[in-house]
Amino acid sequence: MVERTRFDDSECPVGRSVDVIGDRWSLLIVREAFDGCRRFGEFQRSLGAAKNILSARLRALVDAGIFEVTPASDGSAYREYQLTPKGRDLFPVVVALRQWGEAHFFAPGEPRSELLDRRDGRRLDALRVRAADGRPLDPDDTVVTKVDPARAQRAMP
Amino acid sequence: MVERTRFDDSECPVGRSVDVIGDRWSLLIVREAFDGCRRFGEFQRSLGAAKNILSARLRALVDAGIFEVTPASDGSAYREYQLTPKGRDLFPVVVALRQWGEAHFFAPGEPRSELLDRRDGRRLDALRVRAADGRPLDPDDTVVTKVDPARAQRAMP
DNA sequence: CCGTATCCATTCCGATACTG
DNA sequence: CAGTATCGGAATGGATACGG
Repeated sequence: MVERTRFDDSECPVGRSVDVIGDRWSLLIVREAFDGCRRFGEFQRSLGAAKNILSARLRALVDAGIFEVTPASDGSAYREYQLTPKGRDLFPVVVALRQWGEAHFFAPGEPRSELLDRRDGRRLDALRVRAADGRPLDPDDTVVTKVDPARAQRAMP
Repeated sequence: MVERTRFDDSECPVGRSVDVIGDRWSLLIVREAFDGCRRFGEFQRSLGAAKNILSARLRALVDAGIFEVTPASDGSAYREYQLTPKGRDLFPVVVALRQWGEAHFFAPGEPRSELLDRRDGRRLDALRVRAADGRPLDPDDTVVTKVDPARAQRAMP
């Protein structure tokens, strides 16, 4: 029996993150939640996903602590799926993906959905990685610390 | 024949992004590249991935314009895989994932790899989503524009 | 050392039918 | 409406063998 590689014990935080949300649906579901989706049917309609896979993904996201199920809200006997603080902390991830997609997968005038500041209606500024003092950072300015090999159990991921 | 749902014509930039890098390996490969990996063997050793899958993923990433193959660099007859500008633009995505993972998958003292500012050795500040004027933004402050339904061909993703 | 090819297991995904 | 159950097909991932 060959088991799939897991990254949930990786010493790299990116690995542990990818282990949970590294698939085609999770981040789209989270995006819908940021956009106000709460009910199963809302997710299903707006995503166009099959019910079984939506069901499975939602369960996985709940297990991962990204969503929580609240018994009801309007009185109907059904559940609602609500982002936890951990799930809400995915906001920068989703925004970063959005901006990357905007920059590289759309022709200049091509219609697209956009993220606006609710308070003044302006488009979101480019998300920049910043150093502690606020300076913008790029990959060349950064270095990844390696964990003490004696304590690390496995390779990088 | 049942075909897998594609998001590459979605009107949402997040969908198009996920369509390309929404899997378990792509972003880890990109992360290694930010960390200096260039050669097939380097990726393979540090990721611990099987060669065939690394090969397939690298090819897909090259096809997507995220990596480019440069014929050589040190004289050996082999290729090197280098991030294109489009690939380098994934830096905020990787950093956002890293910070999310740090915040939610590590115990306080648990050893982990970290991203440091090469110039002064300080840890990276928290990545924040900012409005055009620099104010931090959170999900509650944002709203997603819907594309004109007449022009949109499909549902949200 | 750098990959590609093959083979197989597992997982993911989609359509549909079904229950409450 | 809100899911679960089942099924088949596709994609992914892993081990290994092989050629440049």
